[in-house]
Amino acid sequence: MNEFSTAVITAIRGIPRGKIATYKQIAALCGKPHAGRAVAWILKSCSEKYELPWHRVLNASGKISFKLRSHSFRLQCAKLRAERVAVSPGGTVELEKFQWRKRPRRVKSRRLPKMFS
DNA sequence: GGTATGACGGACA
DNA sequence: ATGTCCGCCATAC
Repeated sequence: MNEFSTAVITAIRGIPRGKIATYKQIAALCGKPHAGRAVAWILKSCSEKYELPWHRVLNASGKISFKLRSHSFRLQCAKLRAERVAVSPGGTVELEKFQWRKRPRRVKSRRLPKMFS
C-alpha cells in the first residue's frame, strides 16, 4: 500500500453519513485528480477489510456505478436511502444537495491592521 | 520489465 | 442521448 492508497482510505472514511463523494473528488483530495480509476480499484479491493463506507462514493455525474438491477446496485441504493440520501430509481443522486464539501480550514479570523482601513 | 483489468472521466461522433 | 475511444492510475500475474 502506497501513500496514495492509504490517503484514499482515510478520505473515504471521512465522508460523513448522509453525504456522498465522487471518485474524482476523492482522487483530487489525495493529490491525484486523474486517478479516479485507481480509487475505484482500491474501493473494490479494500472496502471489506477496511470497513469503508463504499456506498457513499458515486461517479462524477452522481450516479451509482453498478449495473442497474445488480445486487451491488440494490445494496448501494438501500444503504444510501438508509441514511436519508435520495436516490432516483435509476441510481442518481443530486450532487448539489448531497455531495460532501470538506469544511475549509477556518483560519483565526483577525482584523486587518488600521493601516489598511 | 510488459500486459491486462477495473465501481473512472472527458471528448467526440 | 448513447456508445466508443483514449488517457489516467494502482495492482495482479
